[in-house]
Amino acid sequence: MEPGPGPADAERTFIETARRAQIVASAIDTIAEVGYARASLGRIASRIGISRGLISYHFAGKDELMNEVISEVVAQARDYMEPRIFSESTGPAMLRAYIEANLAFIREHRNYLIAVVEILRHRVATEGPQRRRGPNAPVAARPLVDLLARAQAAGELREDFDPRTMAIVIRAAIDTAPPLLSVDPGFDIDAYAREIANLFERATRLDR
Amino acid sequence: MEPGPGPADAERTFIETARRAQIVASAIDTIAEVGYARASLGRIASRIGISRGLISYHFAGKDELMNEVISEVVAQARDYMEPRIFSESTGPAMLRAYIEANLAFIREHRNYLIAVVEILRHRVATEGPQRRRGPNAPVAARPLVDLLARAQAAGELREDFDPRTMAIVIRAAIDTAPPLLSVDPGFDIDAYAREIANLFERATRLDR
Amino acid sequence: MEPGPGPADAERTFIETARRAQIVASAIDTIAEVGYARASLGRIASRIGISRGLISYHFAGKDELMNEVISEVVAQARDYMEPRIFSESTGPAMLRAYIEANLAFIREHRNYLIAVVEILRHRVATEGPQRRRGPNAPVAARPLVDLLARAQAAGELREDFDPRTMAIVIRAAIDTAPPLLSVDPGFDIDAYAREIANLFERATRLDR
Amino acid sequence: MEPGPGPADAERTFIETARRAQIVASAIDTIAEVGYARASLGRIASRIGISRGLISYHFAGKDELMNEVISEVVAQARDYMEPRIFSESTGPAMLRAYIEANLAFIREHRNYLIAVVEILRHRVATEGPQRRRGPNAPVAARPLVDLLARAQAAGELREDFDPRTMAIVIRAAIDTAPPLLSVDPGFDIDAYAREIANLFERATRLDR
DNA sequence: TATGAATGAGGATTCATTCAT
DNA sequence: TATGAATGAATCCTCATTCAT
Repeated sequence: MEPGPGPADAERTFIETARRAQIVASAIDTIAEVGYARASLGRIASRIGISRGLISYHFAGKDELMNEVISEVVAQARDYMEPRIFSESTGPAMLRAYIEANLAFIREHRNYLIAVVEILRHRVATEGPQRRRGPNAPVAARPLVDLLARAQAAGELREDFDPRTMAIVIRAAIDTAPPLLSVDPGFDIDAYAREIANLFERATRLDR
Repeated sequence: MEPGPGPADAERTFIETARRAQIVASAIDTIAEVGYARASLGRIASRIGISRGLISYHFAGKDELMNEVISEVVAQARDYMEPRIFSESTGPAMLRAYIEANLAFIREHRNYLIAVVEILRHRVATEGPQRRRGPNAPVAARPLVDLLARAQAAGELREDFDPRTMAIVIRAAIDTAPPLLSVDPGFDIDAYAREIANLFERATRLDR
Repeated sequence: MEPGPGPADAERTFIETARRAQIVASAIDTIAEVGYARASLGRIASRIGISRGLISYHFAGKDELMNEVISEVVAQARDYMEPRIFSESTGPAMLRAYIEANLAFIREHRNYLIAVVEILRHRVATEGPQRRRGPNAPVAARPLVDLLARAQAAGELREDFDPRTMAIVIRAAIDTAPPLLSVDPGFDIDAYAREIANLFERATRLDR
Repeated sequence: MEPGPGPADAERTFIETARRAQIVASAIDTIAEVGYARASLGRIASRIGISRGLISYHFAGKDELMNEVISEVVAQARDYMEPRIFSESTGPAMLRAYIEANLAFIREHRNYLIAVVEILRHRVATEGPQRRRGPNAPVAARPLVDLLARAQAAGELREDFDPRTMAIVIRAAIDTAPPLLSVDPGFDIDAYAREIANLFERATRLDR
């Protein structure tokens, strides 16, 4: 009856935890491979040799599975990036670390970001224009906006740019990488990271 | 040019041309309104009060219709932007014109770009990693790469950035606008255009 | 796109009207034969040798099909019964006509009432306790309540019974017939009609 | 008595008996609350905090569980009603006691009858016209038929009605009460009992 | 040209049941 | 005794596509 959002992680069986993780992983790979539209529960299930029904047993529905995918990726991304970013002390260094950590994470977990972007796109598309939340700046950009604003306030960055806009563009530059990777597996993501770190450093640094 | 199995433009009757245009327009509005996933041929047809079958009559399939949508938008975008860009004479001015013309076009034809972005996303997702064409740098960025490279060669822009990468980031900044517009209808696209034009000017200009 | 409740009867094609009627008829027979629970669209379709999808083409969903079944039966029942009832002039005669016409209709269209009762039962069960409409006396009993009340007011029937309660019991006696028929095909419905007409006559007539 | 493949009552351990009773009780409440169609084993199990599997362990299948529900309710109903009926000595008094005891039992054990009626309806619907057992007169009406026939033979009731038919109608009047109660919780079941007791007294009593 | 009719595939979900522990 | 895990069937629905007229 009550699979899914009910019991917290702690209450879950070892097997259940493992299965959920396995299914989430399969969902990520499936989405990355064939796209959200073709990532049916059937395909996700058959990739790991289980029955369709078993996914329904562990997750309340496709939506919950996708939520779990996002949570998982977000959690891992945060764990990966926060130490790298906060080990820096100045604003410009943190900005560079933010960009490079994001792209390094993408390189190491290629499918993760592809999957999340796919899911979010599908959500935006599906929900239709109604029930749009709110004011502005996509949610993923929020921490970056803060980082930029703090650095401006500290006099470490130019003040004549809008941190929201800058954050949007930086995120756009980052989020465009997963599709580039899919299209061209030879794409040199580290070089790309360095290039855009330089680019945004130049665009935000104080005039000498 | 001349996609799909249908007759070439020249061979089309007036009525056929008109119908195709009408259907393409409906497809654009439908996709912009409900997203690609929900833009079924039925919905596209009923929006203009014709039968599902008529779309199949005029287009070999959904794919061809979508190709036509893209061609149409690309053609209009080119007609809109080229004069604005080529009326400028220097590289930096053309770059600014490129950015501002792109975003002005998006503002004036909001649905056009939303639709195209939706379609391309769906393609990227659907086609999977196979059957990918080119080496790298998304096709839409090609003219921009050339523009940047020529300006570098002319000594009008810094030479220590990669034109491909810069073009990718600029396109990402532009292409992120339509979704922002959908999410937040109050989004000030002109201000956004000026901001990112400044941003990329700073990132590319010669050091003084 | 818009099948179902959209166009009025008048706007329907000859073929569409015929198909809808055929599907409705199949639904009635299927429900009567295997019960609502097992009357899937697939079974309804295969009984008349069409595809599952064709039902979806003609009806917006299972619900609309079932509404149509009910409308159809109600309409036919009214057409059958009203003349028989209103050809009588006194209350007691109308009551007897009501009972006998109901049961005659059931006998002649055995499956009709079985199907409707099944559908309504399923609705009551499915909708759950919420969204219950209102005060009391099932909707089907309403005309009968009026008939009884008018006859009481006219001094044609005893006044010391509650017309609502009496109507409920009469309807219960009528509605129990279809299941009896299913269980025992030899059940003599005409005899049953006469018996209960006598029964309720005795229960409602003025004391001499 | 002793339905299903399980061990007979005598052979059951205390704990097994208790579990079975608990599950039966949960089934009754679940069916009454959400209707037969939505009363899945999962829902029945989760209501009392046990696993789906445990129901399967104690009952051979859903069918056996439902049989047990019916047996349980029938047994309780008999225990409740028989003393009340047989404390009367005349046929007419026993008939009134029968009606009033039935409805009092319904009032006091609202869910019991709702559940049974739901189950039987589902059976009638599901089993289809095949595998119907007896000749006629629903099984629940049997004792009532006997009661009426005996009273007729004793000269306590009119002889010109068919006891089978009368019993069917009386049961229909009683069995229609549970749904009325669900639909309208304010339904005055005692008043209803008195009304129909009067009604059937009038319909069956000797002419003076 | 244009329509309505029809198909069949694919997908999400619910559920009774089985089984190893 | 009891559980959680797993399966596979059944169902409703949406949709692109085909075809006769």
